[in-house]
Amino acid sequence: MIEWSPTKIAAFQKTLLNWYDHNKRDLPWRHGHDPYHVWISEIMLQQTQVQTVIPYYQRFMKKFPTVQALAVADESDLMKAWEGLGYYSRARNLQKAARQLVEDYDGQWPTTAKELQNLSGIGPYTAGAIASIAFNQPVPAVDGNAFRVFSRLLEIDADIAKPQSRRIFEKAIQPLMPKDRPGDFNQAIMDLGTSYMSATNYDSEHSPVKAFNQAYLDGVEDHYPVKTKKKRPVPVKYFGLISRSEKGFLFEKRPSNGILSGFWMFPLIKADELPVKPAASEKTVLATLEKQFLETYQLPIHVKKLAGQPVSHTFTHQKWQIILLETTLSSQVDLSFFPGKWIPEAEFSDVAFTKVQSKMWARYQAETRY
DNA sequence: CACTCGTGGGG
DNA sequence: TCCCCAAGAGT
Repeated sequence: MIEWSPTKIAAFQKTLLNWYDHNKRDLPWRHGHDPYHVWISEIMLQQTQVQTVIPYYQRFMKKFPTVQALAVADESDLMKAWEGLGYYSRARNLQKAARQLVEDYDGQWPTTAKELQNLSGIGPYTAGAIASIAFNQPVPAVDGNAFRVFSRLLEIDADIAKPQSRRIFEKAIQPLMPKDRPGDFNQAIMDLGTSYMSATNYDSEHSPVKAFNQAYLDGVEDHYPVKTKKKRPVPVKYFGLISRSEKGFLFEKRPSNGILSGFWMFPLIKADELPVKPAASEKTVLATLEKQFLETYQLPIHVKKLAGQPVSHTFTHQKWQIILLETTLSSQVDLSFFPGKWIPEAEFSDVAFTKVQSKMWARYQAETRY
């Protein structure tokens, strides 16, 4: 890692902010510095591309225009607004924090990064972003862009995949923050990080800060940022149960913990958790599944495998392969032992579907021409 | 600290 | 197909 003189720091600030003033992206959340607007956009932008966020942000602001509106919203409306964005705990934490603001802070935003981190879903990055953009606090906002940009500018060798690297970057960036325009500085770094200094297809030759890019000047740019590789998703096999009756389709409410928690989905049975020998025939496996459903939920199902390949869906850490099973079940069956309910197809559009649920539904329609 | 938690896009 | 990446936070 290298260090800059005060003269060089001043020159960098001037160059960066001048470029930003003439080239900043016109984004919906950049029309003012309302902390609510900054907050919602920052949460949505976590691990999510700008282009994806824009329509969600606009719909969200129309539906939940204020902290108070968000605090009193129905959770189902909230999840519907978040449908398809992923990392759904972001939405739930958003409402938790809205209620914290109303109840614990009397509707008054805390203005320092330290205080902001007491709100659910606001971690070190988002706290820095809100504090600097909405409240003019001279603190860094270290996201993936900042990691990448400053690792190159200063040749910082710390592995950005390691949690401990954050403080190294924060300490390196803090002295570079302009006291008068910290929010613009942080946003300029983000714009730089998605353009001239992007992860792939970067163009340092034409970058406005190429004279400050030590890695570029030394011809070692492809070495930065240092980042250890992630593990690949683990394959997991499921059976997806699609049961139709006069009352609609049978849905199960997923557990309150874990992946896709709380969503209504076609019941999913993990194949590995069925009590069968690894070498069991498919016929045996399906018979066991029927037996389990009868014993556990008092539901007399008779499954029929749907044609076609399994429905495949990849998450960050899991790759699901779902074999769809069709059953017809009387709408009169007793569901008191089953954590689910019938949902009429006419109501599907009111229910938040996860991506994998949409895939199963689409496949069912295609295979059955239902 | 290592792991979990979604989805879409690009090479 | 597979991998990486994208304005991270909670546990």
